[in-house]
Amino acid sequence: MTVESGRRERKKAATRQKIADTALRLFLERGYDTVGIRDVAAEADVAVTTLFSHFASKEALVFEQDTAFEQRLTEAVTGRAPHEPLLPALRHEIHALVRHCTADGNAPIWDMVVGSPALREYEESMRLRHAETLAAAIAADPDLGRTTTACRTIARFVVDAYALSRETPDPQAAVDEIFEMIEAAWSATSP
Amino acid sequence: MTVESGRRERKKAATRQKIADTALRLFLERGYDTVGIRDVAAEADVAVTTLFSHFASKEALVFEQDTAFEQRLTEAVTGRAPHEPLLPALRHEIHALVRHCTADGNAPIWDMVVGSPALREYEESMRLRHAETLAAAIAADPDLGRTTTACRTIARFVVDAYALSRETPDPQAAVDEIFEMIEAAWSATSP
DNA sequence: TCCAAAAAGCTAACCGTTAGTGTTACGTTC
DNA sequence: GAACGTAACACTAACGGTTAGCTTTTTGGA
Repeated sequence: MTVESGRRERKKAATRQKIADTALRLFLERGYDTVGIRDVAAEADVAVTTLFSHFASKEALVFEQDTAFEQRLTEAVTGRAPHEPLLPALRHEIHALVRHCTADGNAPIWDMVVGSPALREYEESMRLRHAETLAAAIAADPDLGRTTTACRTIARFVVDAYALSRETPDPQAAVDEIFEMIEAAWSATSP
Repeated sequence: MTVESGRRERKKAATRQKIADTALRLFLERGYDTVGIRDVAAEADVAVTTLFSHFASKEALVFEQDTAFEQRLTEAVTGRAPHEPLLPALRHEIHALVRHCTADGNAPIWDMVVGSPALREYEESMRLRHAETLAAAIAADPDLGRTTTACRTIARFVVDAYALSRETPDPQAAVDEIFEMIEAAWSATSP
């Protein structure tokens, strides 16, 4: 059975991190399209197959926080106080996520994503996955009592809010504007 | 200048159609992933480069109606009677599109799309393009007087309705349920 | 110390896609 | 109607992401 006593896991995590760091550095230095998988592997001093055993695709190298992002969304739903309403909690979380993405330090990464069709497409389908897990979290809350369709719809609207607001000149204001619409949509489904 | 008096255009269109037909037939017969681009080109008796001069990618072979779909959405907005409200027109159009996609004859194609991650991803980003053109059409209507963000948001919600409802057991009912939510969201933005 | 399994490596290929370079068929113009 | 420009198509060869198959190294536990 074994508890995987540490070293192995740590080494694996270190390899993964080294690959991700190297990739991001090279992408930012020379451009996403210019840098090949073989370049990243060579610079990180691993085999190409090793790289692909840690990351499912070239695009996945850029979106390392994927699962962290997903968790934050679901925890905003599952981790709220009893009887705390759903949408303000989600609005607060989306505000935080948008702030994080538009922070000065992350601007170059975001520019890179916008500049590459492959990365944009990848992020789009990432968001749909997130919407589905968010929908599951909402549907699991017994206090809400909405239909499956309503839950999935609201979840999509919420990730739409994230995507759309980031593209506006004033992202924080856009989050609020869109959430006014989402609140109305949610109210229209109250049982 | 030139009116491209016919034969050349007809031959080009015929080639394009032959490629599309061959591709769809092979995909349905043997499976999308199993059939390679070289197979399609050989069976349609054209060079691989010719195939790619007619279609931008392998996935595009499946979504031939792409632009037709886009036009129907925008025409639902621009072609409505004066003072006819926006959302009922859109709801009607989405109903028609969903009915078309879930028709018996098209079921195998839809199954193929659902079964292939590449095709799903392609369709997702197609929908985002459609949402953007729909948003532009909505924003261009002087009677509505909404913000850019509100227009883009509603456009996304509408294409979401299309995508979500197709996955439910009763698509037509789902369209109505989701549009109740969208109507509420839209009303919340009235100036 | 030795074993089983995980992790990493290497080679070679597959497949979608594109660049480079002709060649043919068509429409226009003189 | 002959010559010219160009759009459509073909052919070869490659590039880049990705995977399969197999070997080697590392690691944890017996």
